[in-house]
Amino acid sequence: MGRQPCCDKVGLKRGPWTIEEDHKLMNFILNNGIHCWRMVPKLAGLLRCGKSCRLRWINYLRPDLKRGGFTEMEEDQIIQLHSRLGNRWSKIASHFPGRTDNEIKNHWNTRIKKRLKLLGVDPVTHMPTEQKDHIDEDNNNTKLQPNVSQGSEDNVEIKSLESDGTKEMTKAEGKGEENMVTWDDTAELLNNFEMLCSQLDMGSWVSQETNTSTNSLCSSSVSVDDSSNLSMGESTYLQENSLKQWVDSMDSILSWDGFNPLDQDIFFMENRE
DNA sequence: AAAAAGCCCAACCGCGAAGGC
DNA sequence: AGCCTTCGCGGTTGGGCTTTT
Repeated sequence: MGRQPCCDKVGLKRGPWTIEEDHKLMNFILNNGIHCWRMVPKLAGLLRCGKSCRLRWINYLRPDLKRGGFTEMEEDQIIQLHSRLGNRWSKIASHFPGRTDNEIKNHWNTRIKKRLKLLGVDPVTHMPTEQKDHIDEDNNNTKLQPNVSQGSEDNVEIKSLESDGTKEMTKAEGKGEENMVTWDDTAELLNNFEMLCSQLDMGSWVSQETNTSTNSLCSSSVSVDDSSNLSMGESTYLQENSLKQWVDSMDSILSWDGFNPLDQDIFFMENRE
């Protein structure tokens, strides 16, 4: 017996979203906020499942989304983060205000992978292709794979916290030995990363980033120990700025005349503050 | 000009985690 | 403790668009 569908799909619409559907979803969320995705389509008058609504909001309608292609600097930073975090796209996306995990994932799969291959770097291990083969032979039985190493970031977080004397439990502690990463392993990761930097000539901007405390938009942290808090610190300035940009852009794209005010008395919904 | 191939990205699917009961 | 529901994540796919032949 298979898994139950996330919702009753009979009569639900699938495929690309229409402008009218976007209007409904946006209008609803902006007026009521998000409390339960499952209820959103019903209350917003959409023939979609909650999951689809969530995805549409996160990947396309969200006010703080940044549009446009990735800059080379962003690409380099993605490479860097990927070398540390592996395919944890949401973690990576948290370093890029206004970018979605889906966007970054797509960009990685369509562009960055090719770019790395052209440079002779394995996009999975972030090592030069030849060296990777060599190491594969040598360490065929080692537990740590140099790239993804699920939990490597978590372990790094532990180390940094311990240094503050405020050790915190993380998921990594419950994962057992198979995912444990030693300090040597972490050092190896950093070495690989430095090697990659030199290959991609990223050193200049990395040091620039490190030495520059301003430029909040691009300061999405390449350091190891502050990665988790960055999106929290994205500051009201960014939000207000992006919201304004979004409103401006949406004004040119959408006709707000078509919006109908939704009922304000949905009993369990809180009003926006 | 038309067909084929390649590229890109929005959207879907299925799984695991988290939380409530 | 175990079940159920919901959410979030990562992998994958489908189709539109662009480029090449």
